[in-house]
Amino acid sequence: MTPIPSLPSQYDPATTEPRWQSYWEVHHLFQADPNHPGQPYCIVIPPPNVTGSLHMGHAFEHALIDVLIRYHRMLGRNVLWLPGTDHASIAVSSLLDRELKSMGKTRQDIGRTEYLQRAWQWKEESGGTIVGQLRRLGLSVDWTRERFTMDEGLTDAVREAFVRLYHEGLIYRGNYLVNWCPASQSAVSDVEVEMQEVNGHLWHFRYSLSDGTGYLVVATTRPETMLGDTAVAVHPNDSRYQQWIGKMVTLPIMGRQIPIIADELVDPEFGTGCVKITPAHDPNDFEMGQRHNLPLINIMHPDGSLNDNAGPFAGQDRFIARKNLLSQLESEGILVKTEEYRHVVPHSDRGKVPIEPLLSTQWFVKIRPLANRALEFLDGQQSPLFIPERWTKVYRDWLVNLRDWCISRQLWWGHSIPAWYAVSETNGNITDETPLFVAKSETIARQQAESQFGSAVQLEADPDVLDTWFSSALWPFSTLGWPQQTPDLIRYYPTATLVTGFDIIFFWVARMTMMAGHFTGEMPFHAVYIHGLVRDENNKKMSKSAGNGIDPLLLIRKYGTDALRYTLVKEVAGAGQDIRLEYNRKTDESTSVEASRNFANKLWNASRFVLMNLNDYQGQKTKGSEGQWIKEELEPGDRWILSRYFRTVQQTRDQLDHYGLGEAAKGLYEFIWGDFCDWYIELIKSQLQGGETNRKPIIQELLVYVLEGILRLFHPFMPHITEEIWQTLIHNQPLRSVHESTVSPSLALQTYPIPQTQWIDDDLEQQFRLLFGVIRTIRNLRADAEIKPGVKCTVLLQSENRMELELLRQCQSYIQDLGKVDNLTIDTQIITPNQVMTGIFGTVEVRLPLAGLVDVSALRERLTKKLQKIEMEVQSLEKRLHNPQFIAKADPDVVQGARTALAEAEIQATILRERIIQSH
RNA sequence: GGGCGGUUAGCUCAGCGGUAGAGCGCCUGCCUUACAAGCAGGAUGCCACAGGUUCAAAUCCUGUACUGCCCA
Repeated sequence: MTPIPSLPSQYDPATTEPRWQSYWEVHHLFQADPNHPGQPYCIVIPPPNVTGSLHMGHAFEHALIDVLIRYHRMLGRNVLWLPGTDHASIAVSSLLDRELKSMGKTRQDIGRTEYLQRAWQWKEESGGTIVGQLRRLGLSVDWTRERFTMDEGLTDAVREAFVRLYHEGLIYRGNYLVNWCPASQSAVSDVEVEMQEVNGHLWHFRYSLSDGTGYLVVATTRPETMLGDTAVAVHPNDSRYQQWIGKMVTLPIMGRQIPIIADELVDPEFGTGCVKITPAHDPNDFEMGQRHNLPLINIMHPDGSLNDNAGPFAGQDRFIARKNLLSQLESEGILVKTEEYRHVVPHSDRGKVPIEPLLSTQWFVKIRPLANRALEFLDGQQSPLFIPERWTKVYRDWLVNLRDWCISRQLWWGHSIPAWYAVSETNGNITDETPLFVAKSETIARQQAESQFGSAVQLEADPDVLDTWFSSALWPFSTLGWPQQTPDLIRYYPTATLVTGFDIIFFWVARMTMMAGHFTGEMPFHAVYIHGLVRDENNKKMSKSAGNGIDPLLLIRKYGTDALRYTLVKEVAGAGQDIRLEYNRKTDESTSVEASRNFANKLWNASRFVLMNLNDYQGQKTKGSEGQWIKEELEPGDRWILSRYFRTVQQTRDQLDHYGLGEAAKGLYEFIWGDFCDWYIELIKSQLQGGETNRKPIIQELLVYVLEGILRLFHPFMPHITEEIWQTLIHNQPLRSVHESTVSPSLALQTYPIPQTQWIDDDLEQQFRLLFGVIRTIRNLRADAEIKPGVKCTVLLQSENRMELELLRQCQSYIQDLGKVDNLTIDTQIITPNQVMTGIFGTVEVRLPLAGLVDVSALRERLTKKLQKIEMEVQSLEKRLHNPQFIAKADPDVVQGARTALAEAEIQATILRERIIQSH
């Protein structure tokens, strides 16, 4: 027999955790095998941005996923957790552009080739950072399957998807008004636009009628766009302007003649009820322009400066032009009024500058057919299933109101758009008229072009890249090998659950379901588990720009990965709710993470206790497989801990099956600390150490059994410490022979505990609540009597209830040990001296005869206070029971419960009154 | 403007029809050979407000206030 290893009294996560992390990875314990049996359970990681570093949101999300993954692996499912990163086109681009700018260069200066070299270099360095940080979380991911959105396979998937959608008419190229981000100088999609309320102005301009019969006044928040006005509009029913409709006005400065049109879209309440129309620079105006056949005059360059169509203001930045224009209009008397005005301005999500609606030729996904398909799955098969359910509505509303998705970006880092233009047909330029060929490679495109135009055709590749989210939309199946029918794709797709934040339902979830519905004919996951955001100690959303992020690695170093993960998971109880992480920025301390660290240490020490008491352990005493205890060999305390244990097993499984991760985490805390440590270990201590009974082997067996079960139950929540203890436990020889399955190399591959419901005993647990209450009452009296902890005392327990007495007699030794009682009497009637302290629990009267002097008045006060409380309870119960309505309508169990409670309260009151009198 | 959350002990949060709970903090006593990162005991709440439903409301309904988020 190997000697029991001695363990330090404080658990040290810093040395333990990395050891198991590398053990798991080196031995490929989490490498999935599609040929293995078991129902598949696959989760694809929401890929972190390759340039980023680990933040609390990642730690939170990954902790949740790892709980689900480890749980299902232990259930025997064929589990795959697939990791990876995404290329974050805009983020990397703006980073590189900034770097170049600091060197006084632009990306055009260094050229596409060198630019992409730098980008890849950045990806290698920074991508390594986040992947290394992920490893520090101890996630049970399959690192052999790590993917990157721009790796070869995923690039192929992107091209395949693009080409197919194009040929199916679901991707088109066209000249439309798009959201232009002047900072990144690229188009962005609708979801990348963020509305911000700003303090602005409403400027009123006088536009003169061309026939000289007067003028009208228009109001605008964006005066510079007037240079591109092609109409003035009023509401068709607006009585003020009926006579003007159809006339012409002269556009100031530009001198252009523009019509006055009537359109329902005009809000008569806004400004003067008369608005200027700039179809090339405003989405509403664009719509009206289409209806009324207005010309589109684009006055802006991509960088936000005005172009030649802006007349005298050409070349000026949009905000400088605004200022100059206003002063000119003022001097000419055209500006008639300036009001303070609070309004919303679209801003670029990334660039943080106002978005410019700009007329531009871009690529779009025709979204309606794709969205409709996803809606069919949602309405027909309730797929995917959202947890919590309320997010379904958010998801559906979004799909219903979707507009076409602009997918081209005027950037270099990303998937290039697989389109080639026959520029030789349009004088060497790419125009909206240039014939184009969409194909997976230039070779194929060339073949198509040559068959159409002959071998002299000159091709030029589309200069733009795709929205990063286009590749992310394919993630759940592209990472598994699509478009190839790989064994992984066949085995693991559709995936089980997607775990993600609500902020990303539009960006990602909906786009994945749309693409998956189209390309795979299935929803990419059965369920979407939506979690909240991690907020800082001031309830503010953590963000890089606000600088209020809390570095998870800092907390990991201080308290351990397990402690941080456990804190985050147990906080998630109200699923989908934001969680607030308590944190002191001055000391980098978090009392909530510290509490979890303390809990880990508690488990550590309970395990030490068990191990320290196994020195003469002979191995299995009770015969048969696990849980086959012989009832007669067990004492009530043993049966109680088994009941509590199996109930916990049942509840934990039940909660985990329904995404109740927080509840499961908290339930285990209560069982491990409250039941196992505080009560069971204390109950059996004297039997273990006294040596006068022959029960030691059974108790050892039970301790090992329950502890080993605890480690398996708790492993998904604190994987490192449980693995550490478990390995220590099983490397103790006799245990190896007991637990057949322990030949397995890791706790992570063990079976999750199975509840043995025959041991779950409601009555027994109820009885133990009474026992513990009595013990607490004794301790309470001892404290009041100021009896030193080392001193034993005499206790008399009196009750009229024979069942209760029987239990108390059976548990005499427990009461003596835990109440530190040397002289215990239990009976229906006990004659006692007057000098006694009294406490009540249930209908058990606890008396503690006084040896020395005690503050009698304080005692009397305490009893009186308690009596008052009980009398109030009696009153309220009587009131209820005297109400015929209550008797008639309430649930019979409730009525019976009230009667019992009243009887008990009356007994308590009687005893208390007696004692109060005696104490005089 | 529309929608969705939240408001419970000093702090962070559970509870969601039967008369209030946990952790941390606080107070008291203990280094009791698993653990002071601990043990034992204790104090602390008009459950935001106002109506309603019900025998019974922190819990269900309606409204109000404050607060956060999403969409326009």
